[in-house]
Amino acid sequence: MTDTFHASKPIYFQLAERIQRQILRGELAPGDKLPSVREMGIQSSVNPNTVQRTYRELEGMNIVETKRGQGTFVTEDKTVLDVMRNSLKKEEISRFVTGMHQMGYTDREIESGLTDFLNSSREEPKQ
Amino acid sequence: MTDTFHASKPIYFQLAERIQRQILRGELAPGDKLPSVREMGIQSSVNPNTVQRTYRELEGMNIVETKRGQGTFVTEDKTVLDVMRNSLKKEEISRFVTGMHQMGYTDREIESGLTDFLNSSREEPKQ
Amino acid sequence: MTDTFHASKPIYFQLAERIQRQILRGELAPGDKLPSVREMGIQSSVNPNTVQRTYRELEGMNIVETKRGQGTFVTEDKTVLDVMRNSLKKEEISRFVTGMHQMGYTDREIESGLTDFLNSSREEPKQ
Amino acid sequence: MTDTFHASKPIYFQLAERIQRQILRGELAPGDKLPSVREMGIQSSVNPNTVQRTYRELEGMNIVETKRGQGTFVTEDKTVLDVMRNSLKKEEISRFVTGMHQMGYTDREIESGLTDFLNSSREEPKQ
DNA sequence: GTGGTCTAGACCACA
DNA sequence: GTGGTCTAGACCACT
Repeated sequence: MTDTFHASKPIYFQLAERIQRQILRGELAPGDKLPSVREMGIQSSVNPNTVQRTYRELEGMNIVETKRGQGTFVTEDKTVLDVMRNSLKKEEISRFVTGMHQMGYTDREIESGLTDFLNSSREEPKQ
Repeated sequence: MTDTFHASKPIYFQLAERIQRQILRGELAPGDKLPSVREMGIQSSVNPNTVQRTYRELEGMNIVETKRGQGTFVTEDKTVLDVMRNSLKKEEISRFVTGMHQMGYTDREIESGLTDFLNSSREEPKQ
Repeated sequence: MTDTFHASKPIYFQLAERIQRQILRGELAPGDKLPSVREMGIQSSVNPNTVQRTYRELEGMNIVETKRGQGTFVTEDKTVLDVMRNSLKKEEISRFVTGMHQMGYTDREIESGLTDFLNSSREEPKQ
Repeated sequence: MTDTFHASKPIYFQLAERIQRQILRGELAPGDKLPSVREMGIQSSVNPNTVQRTYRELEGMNIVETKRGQGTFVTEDKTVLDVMRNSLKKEEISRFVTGMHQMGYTDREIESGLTDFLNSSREEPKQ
């Protein structure tokens, strides 16, 4: 279990990111029920209110639908999931590029470095 | 200060990475003296023995040189620094790509995503 | 002071509606600072957390901007305010029509009744 | 049950309005017997004297008739009911328009808004 | 059971 | 001072 949180960003935000990743990886499929706020609270050792805040945020992004008295479910709207997939991709890339810039790498170095890496890993697919 | 360490990898390894980054960023220039093991131990709230181990690793990579009785210094050998620069780049890229793969992104998505990102950030460099 | 809340809808929601109305009426102009969450909490005899929830909702609608350490301010974006003006108008009309339907009035009765009322009040503008 | 009263207007008045609405909606048909003052007092958790006052007002408007020893009945006079229907309509409209004016909407906005709303709800009657 | 709201009170970051 | 987060615990509405 990866149930630790960084101190920098709010827990509800990190929890939301984590759930988005689970959906992208297919660990949570469209229509799946998320753990109840109380259960997730225990799993993540976080207050149920914080979990609820997370679910509310995800609902605001239309990534999740909540049905009163039933639970919270991953949306079945493929469009929304596609949008999420793309925005998360952009976020990750932005984070990566920012880090590389901080270490002094130029755009050209990053781009050629990535191309080289992908090519070489394609030639020797195993390890 | 970024003085926290992840639990996954050994501290000495993370410390070494951090110092390499400082060199890449220019915060530590070739010929600069590193803090003493004791001082670095305090700064990073880490055991001096761990710092010692870090310096030893860096010396093995020819990134730093230890002069008995004087301290530890960043190498002035540009070749070594260049090698380090490239191997660290590759490491970072590898880490990034692995993460993206875990989230289900394909090589093509990563490559085009990066290209798009760099292009768009070039058009609107600030804000 | 109209500081009472109905039991049917959540307080944070009613508070948000009230603030929107104040903006529409011009009691709160674009750029104006809202009372701090604590002060508003006292004014409305509501918990500061509830006020914050209200402000967060309003921010989500781009009706309000919050500046950390400074306060919460009515947006100066006229477009957003216009959108709000229109959506609130539609809401009010919907509420009115629903009520009239419940009392058995037909669309035609409502429409002609309104026209008649407006015409007669135009002829005798006072009282 | 909608058995709450606002603080602004007298309870007997609000009770009278509520009964008028019930008649308009057909929940109370011409000739129907109203609950006894005692019973209505319990139903609405209001003092029987207040109910008495309500019935007296309604009788003054010829909306109900009291038959000694039998009870209070909705009038069968269609004309009176029609008048009531119209005056209540006007009241509701007046209340609505006043509210809209307070929020800064012009007569034109109200009128066109209503027309638009009715048209759009006619096209998509459900949902 | 489920989620939703609200309170009270604590601690943090920003300015 | 400001808003933002988090917790603990209570009560509600829906099923």
